[in-house]
Amino acid sequence: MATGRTHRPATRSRGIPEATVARLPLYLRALTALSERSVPTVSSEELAAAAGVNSAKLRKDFSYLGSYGTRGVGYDVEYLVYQISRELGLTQDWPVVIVGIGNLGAALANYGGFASRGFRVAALIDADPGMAGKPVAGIPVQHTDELEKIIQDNGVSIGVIATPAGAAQQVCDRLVAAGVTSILNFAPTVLNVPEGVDVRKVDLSIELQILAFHEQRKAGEEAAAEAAVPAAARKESTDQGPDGDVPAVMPA
Amino acid sequence: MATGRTHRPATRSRGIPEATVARLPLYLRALTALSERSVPTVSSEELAAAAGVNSAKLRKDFSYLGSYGTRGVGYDVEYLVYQISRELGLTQDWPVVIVGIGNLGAALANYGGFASRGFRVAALIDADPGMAGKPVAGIPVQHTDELEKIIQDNGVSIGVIATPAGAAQQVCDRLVAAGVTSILNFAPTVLNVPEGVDVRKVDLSIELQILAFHEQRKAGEEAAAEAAVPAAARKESTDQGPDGDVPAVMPA
DNA sequence: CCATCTTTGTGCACGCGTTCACAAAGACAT
DNA sequence: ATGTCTTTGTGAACGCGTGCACAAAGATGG
Ligand SMILES: NC(=O)c1ccc[n+]([C@@H]2O[C@H](COP(=O)([O-])OP(=O)(O)OC[C@H]3O[C@@H](n4cnc5c(N)ncnc54)[C@H](O)[C@@H]3O)[C@@H](O)[C@H]2O)c1
Ligand SMILES: NC(=O)c1ccc[n+]([C@@H]2O[C@H](COP(=O)([O-])OP(=O)(O)OC[C@H]3O[C@@H](n4cnc5c(N)ncnc54)[C@H](O)[C@@H]3O)[C@@H](O)[C@H]2O)c1
Repeated sequence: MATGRTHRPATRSRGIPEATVARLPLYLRALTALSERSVPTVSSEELAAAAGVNSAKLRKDFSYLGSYGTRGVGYDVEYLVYQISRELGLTQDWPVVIVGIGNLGAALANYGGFASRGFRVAALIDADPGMAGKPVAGIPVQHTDELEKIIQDNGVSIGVIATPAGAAQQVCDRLVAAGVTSILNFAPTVLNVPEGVDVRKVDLSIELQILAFHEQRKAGEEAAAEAAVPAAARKESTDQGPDGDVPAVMPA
Repeated sequence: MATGRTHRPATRSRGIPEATVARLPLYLRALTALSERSVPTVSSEELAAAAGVNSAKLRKDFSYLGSYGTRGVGYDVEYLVYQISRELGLTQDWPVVIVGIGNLGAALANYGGFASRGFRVAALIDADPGMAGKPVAGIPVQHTDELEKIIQDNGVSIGVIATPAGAAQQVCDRLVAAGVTSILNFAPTVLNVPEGVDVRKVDLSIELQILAFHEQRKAGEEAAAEAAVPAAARKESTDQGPDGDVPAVMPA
């Protein structure tokens, strides 16, 4: 980024810590499930278990929203669903465009999870002229030429990028220029955006690599600790112990 | 060197901080691009810009791997690609199974990014008997009944879950019981796993909700700051200013 | 109205991650 | 060799997030 001295303390997140914001959808999901089972109230302990977090953390998270619980009883499920929904901005409708209707884009378009919570697929956009007009998930694909018009006509502020990596930055620039201020990026690229635009990325490849790291570590420790009972002999190759600091040959 | 000291804190992640591990794939991707352009060396500043991070952070990250740079020059691209690949465990082959070959599962199976880095789709598994044998992305889908056998025969330790949420925990349990110790979960559910099993989740819905939160905040601040030039009048309903603390009516 | 019991809300301490800033290392020219 | 210039590697400070532990709040029963 290297923009000049923004002299404020980072992002200024309306008082609610970013880590908390990231967990609110998790709580909301658990609460919605309880709501559907007509459970009237829930304790921090129970809800925390359902959401897979620490109960103290959950209580602290909720404390940022206000004092919505009742001591000795717990939290009113319906009320909390409403409060979190409102806090997350889910009480309003968010039109979303998906750009790049290939394998992934089509899967996203077909995904039912969108409509369930305030999000509505306003348009599907692709650069392939052959796709124009073809319906995917009941919505006709539109050509990239109309991107700007679509954004403006529908008041779209959230865009999803599912194009190949090479096209992502260009698509991103156009989205931002047209008025989009939040982007969910599935392409494996770093997107450069002006200040005020939020980008979140979903990167399958990175997730797998992180898993591989831990997997390798587990295998290494296992081999180092118990030099017996090798459940199923695999991973051979170099295999030079857990701390492979042998510097090989530094190519100067 | 860093082998001694058994009174280490908590989980002991092989010395490399988790946050660093999560960035290594990012660096690797940038380095691979440089490598393909035959760039011999790169400075921390350049590489950091390409990866979208702070240069000091990048140097510190690399310092956990060892002293692979040359002062006054930078880092040798090829060497660093190798070192990071090795650290992430990408020098070996990781067979992966995908369970749940619906919209998303099929897209994942077709994704080329798997094979590019050590990951290989060993099998596609689905519960629908009608899909058994049908090829997706050139690989015949196999029935869930064979899950255990597939895992064992191929020595699979990484599994991807792309089933509906309701089936995810059950599938997870079977994968774990069969020997899988790393899971990438696309279903919107919290997975319970025994210790030693890593789970990472990719949750589109959560990402969108986080974006919506910030989007709403931006709209709120904008409306509060400049009470003029309302780009496109939307968001009506209650619309009670940025800090909606009006407690409505607490349903007791 | 009082006692007891449950559960929230939060003060506090601690550890992790980020960033600054700079000494040291080495390349390169003279 | 010696000096200059570039860039690394890291000490140190700081801020954020987490989790413990407990006082206060309020429900519930007698
Ligand atoms: N498929 C997956 O499971 C998966 C997983 C992780 C990441 N990704 C990433 O998601 C992206 C899409 O993956 P995919 O498998 O759907 O690829 P794909 O090739 O099937 O689809 C890409 C689509 O984008 C369109 N497109 C290309 N340039 C465009 C442009 N400038 N504007 C608009 N549309 C454009 C193409 O016409 C095509 O329909 C890729 O970047 C991929 O790396 C995919
Ligand atoms: N499609 C998306 O873009 C998207 C995005 C985010 C999350 N998700 C999540 O990913 C999951 C899959 O989404 P989808 O759109 O592909 O759904 P889908 O209904 O198209 O596919 C689900 C597949 O799983 C199979 N299945 C069901 N139970 C199974 C079991 N016990 N064992 C093995 N296979 C089983 C079904 O036969 C089906 O083929 C869902 O949980 C969804 O919420 C999807």
